[in-house]
Amino acid sequence: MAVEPIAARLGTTKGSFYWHFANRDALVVAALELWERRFTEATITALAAEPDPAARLRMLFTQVSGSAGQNAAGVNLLAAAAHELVAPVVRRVVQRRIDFTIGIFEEIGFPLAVAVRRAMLGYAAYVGHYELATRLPGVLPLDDGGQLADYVDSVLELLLHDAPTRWPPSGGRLPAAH
Amino acid sequence: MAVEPIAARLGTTKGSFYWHFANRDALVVAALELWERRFTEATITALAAEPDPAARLRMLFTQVSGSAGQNAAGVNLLAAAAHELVAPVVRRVVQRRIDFTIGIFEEIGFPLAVAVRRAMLGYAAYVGHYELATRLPGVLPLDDGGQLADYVDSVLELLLHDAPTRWPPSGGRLPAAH
DNA sequence: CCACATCCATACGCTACCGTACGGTCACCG
DNA sequence: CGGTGACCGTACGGTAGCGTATGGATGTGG
Repeated sequence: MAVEPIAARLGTTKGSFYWHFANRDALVVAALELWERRFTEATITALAAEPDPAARLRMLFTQVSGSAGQNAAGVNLLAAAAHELVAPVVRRVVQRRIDFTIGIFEEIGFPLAVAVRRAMLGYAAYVGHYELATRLPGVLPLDDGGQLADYVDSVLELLLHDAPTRWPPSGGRLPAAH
Repeated sequence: MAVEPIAARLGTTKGSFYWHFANRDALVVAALELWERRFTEATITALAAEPDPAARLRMLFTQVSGSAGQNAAGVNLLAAAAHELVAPVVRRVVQRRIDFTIGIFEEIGFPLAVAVRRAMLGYAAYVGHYELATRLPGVLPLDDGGQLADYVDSVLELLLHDAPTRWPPSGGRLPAAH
């Protein structure tokens, strides 16, 4: 995000840019704020509607795996996490996503320690998949059609392996109230 | 990797640098070559000694999860995969690692399609974990002691779930020759 | 001792970028 | 119609970095 190239690309000049923004940092802050609202809160609030946690997890994965490789913003922001303006935002976003995912696994009925591990695996797999699909298109063995769907299915199956029955017929545990 | 800061850090000057390297690209190429030899071939050849594929997988994960967050090179190189000098190297390395991992799962006895999916999950999880541990130290819920080991164990358990018995007592399939 | 190779330091030009100064245009309002 | 504010363009200074030119220093073989 450099000022002069952006201005040139918009067919205008720096003089105009510095009328609208105090400096380059102000633009960065604005873009960061937009991104945080648009890509994290939007996704999470859209998913919060789904009552069944397993279905929510599936929605999350489907939604997210489909757009991997399209949107480089998340990956680039994570790569820029050392920047002092970027750091708090990505930290907040990632923290929130991990907590959200842990919550899903807890709600499914896994004990906390297990839920944490499954969520870590799921989120790390997401980040890695996203990263690889964006940076190195073609290396992941997902040539075409249904392979991605099969992959998502298999990941979900593993992540939900040995899930406790949600409303157990006899003497199981109830999902956490939280 | 900028020439002048490096020279300053070494207590010398640009003039000296340009005696040893034709230009900045030559340094980048040299560093890339060193990295490729040191961190990929070394790890893989060290692991190739282990005959049991499941043990090999465990070694790989233990070795790799321990050093996550220490060495930022891999993560930074992946982030720079758009650079024309970096691209072929990381592409080669990642391709090789994925193929290596697929080979392990095949050797364990999974059918190819399953092996590919498990390897993708494993490698994506590795990349994501590495990325998160490096860029955002502290967000992953791995406070201290044995949690990392427990996590690695749980990941391995899931990735090896329903693994065919390797030398089946009756009528199973043998591991692939390859 | 001298010629030569090796290695290093200073000084310079060049580009990309940030930020500022300042003047110009244009619409709207009294 | 004159003034005022919103918006934009040009010109400039400053910094970081790449690469080059050029002149030392220092050692080594003849």
